[in-house]
Amino acid sequence: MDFNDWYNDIVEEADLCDKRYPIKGMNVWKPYGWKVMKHIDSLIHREMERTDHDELAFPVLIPKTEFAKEAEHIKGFDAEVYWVTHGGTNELDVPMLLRPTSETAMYPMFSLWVRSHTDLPLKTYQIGTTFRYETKMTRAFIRVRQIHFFESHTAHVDYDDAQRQIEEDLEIKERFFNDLSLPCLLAKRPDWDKFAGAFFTIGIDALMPSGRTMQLGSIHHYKDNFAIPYDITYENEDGEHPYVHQTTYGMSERVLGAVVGVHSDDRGIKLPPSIAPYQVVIVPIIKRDGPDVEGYCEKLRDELIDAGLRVKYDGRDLRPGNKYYHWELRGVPLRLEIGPREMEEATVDLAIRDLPKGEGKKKLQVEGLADAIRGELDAYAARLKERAEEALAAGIHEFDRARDAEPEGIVKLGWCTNEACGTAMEEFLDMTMLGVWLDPDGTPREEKQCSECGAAGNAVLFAKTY
RNA sequence: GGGCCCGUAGGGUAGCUUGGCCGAUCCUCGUGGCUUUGGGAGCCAUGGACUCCGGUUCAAAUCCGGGCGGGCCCA
Repeated sequence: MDFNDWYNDIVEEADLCDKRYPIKGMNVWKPYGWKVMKHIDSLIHREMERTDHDELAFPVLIPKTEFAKEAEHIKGFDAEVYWVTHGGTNELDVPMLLRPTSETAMYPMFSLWVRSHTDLPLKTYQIGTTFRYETKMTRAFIRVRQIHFFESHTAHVDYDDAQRQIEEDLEIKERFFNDLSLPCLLAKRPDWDKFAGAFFTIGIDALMPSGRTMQLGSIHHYKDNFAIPYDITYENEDGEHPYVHQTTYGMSERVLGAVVGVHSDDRGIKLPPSIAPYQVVIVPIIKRDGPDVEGYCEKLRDELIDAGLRVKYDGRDLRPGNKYYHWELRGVPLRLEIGPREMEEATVDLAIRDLPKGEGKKKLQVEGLADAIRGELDAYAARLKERAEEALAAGIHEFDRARDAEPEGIVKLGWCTNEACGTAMEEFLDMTMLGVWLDPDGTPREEKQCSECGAAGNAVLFAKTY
C-alpha cells in the first residue's frame, strides 16, 4: 500500500477524524483526534505565554473593503476565499469573506489600538478556524477547506525590533517541534514564493514518508507592507508618527498530519507523549474466580493520574489481545498489563509502542512506578526523534548541478539568488524551491556555488511538496 | 482552468460488459444470549445497502441523461 492510501485509511482507523461529512475538505474531528489537537494547541499556548504574547479572538468574517486594501495580499488569496454574499434573502451591499488568514481582519483594529511607542511591541495570537476554497486533492489535516489555525501577529517600532521577533519565533519553533520529536527544515522562501504581502518568509518544512515535503508553518517579516495600507502608526518620543513593522507566525492542523505521517509503522501511529491523550493504557488480565484485578487497576490508574500522567484504564469486555491492537493503532506510548500474577508480586508488565513486540516488554515495580514511567516516556520520545532525524537526513541528496541531479526526496544545490537560475533549477528538477537552507538561528546554513552560473551562493533545498 | 474515473449495509466487497436466475454475495461490524479473557475466541439468533431525480423497457443495481458526492492526472 502506498503512503497516500495508508494515510487516508489511518486517519480514520486511528479515530482522528471522520471524512464522511458531505463537504469535500471539511472533516469531522473525532473525540480522540480532537484531544490530540488540543494538546498540540496547549504546547502553543505554553510557548505564547512564555514569550508574552496575548491571546485574542477575531470574527471569522471580514468585509471585502478591508480585505482589498493590500494589493499583493488580495492577489494571493482572491481565488481561494469563500464569500458571504447574502443576509437572509437580501444581497449584501458589501460582501464578506470567511477569513483565509487574519491580517485584514486584525490590522484595522491594530490601527486603533496602537497610539504610542509605549503600546509597542504588540504581541498577540489566536487559535481559531480559517477557510480556504481548495478545489482539488484535499487530504485530512494536510489540505482542507476549514483549517484549525494558529497565528501570532506582532507590531514593532522598527525593522530591527521586528527582526528580533523573528528570532524569538525561531526559538519557539525549536522548542515546539522538539516536544513533538519532529525534526523540520528551515528555508527562506524565494521572493517568487513568499507569502502574499510579506517582505520575507521562512518556511518550516517536514519530510513525509512519501518523499514530499510539507510546510508546517511559516514565519513572516512584513516590514511596513501592511502598516501602510492599514495605517498603523504610533507617536514616538520625538512626536513623529512612523509606521510599525510587523511579523506573523502561523501553523495549522498540518502539524498533526506530519505527526501521523512521520511517527508511524505498520501497526499504526505513534504519538509523542507530549500530545498523546493517553500516555499509558492499563489492560487488566482477568481470571475467573481470581482476585479483583479491575479494582486494583483502577486504583493504580488513579494514583498515576494523581502523579500527573495521562492514563486510560481499558475495562471493556473484550479479550486483551483485542485491546492491545486497539491502542497500538492509536499510538499510545506505553501499555501496562496487569493480572493476578503482577498483583501478587507488586509489578506491572510494560509494553512499549515503538519497539518490536519481542524487545518492547519489561517488568516494572509498582513501587516508584510513576517515575519509572516518566523515564520510559522520555526515552520513547527521544527514540522517535532520533528515528525521524535519521529519516530526514537520509532524505536529503546533494548535487552540484541541477541537470545532473536525481530528483528524489529533498535535493540540495547551490544558488546565487538570481531568479532565472532558480527557476531553471526548478524546471530541471520538476520540483519546488523551498529556499535557502537556514540554521535554527535563521542564518544561511552553508555556502555553495550556484548550480547554474557558478557564482558564489548558498545551499538551497528543492522538493515535491504537499 | 483542462482531462479521466468512481458511487451497492457503519467499513470493505461480489454482481453491471450480455437488463429477468437479486427475495442482492462474502468478510467485517452492530444488537441479544450462552460461553470466555496472558496477542484480534467460539456458537446461536438477529440487524443493516443498490447516491438522488428523470428517461428507455413488460422488467433497471445493471442501459441513457442530469444533479449531488468522492477520487486521480495534467496546467
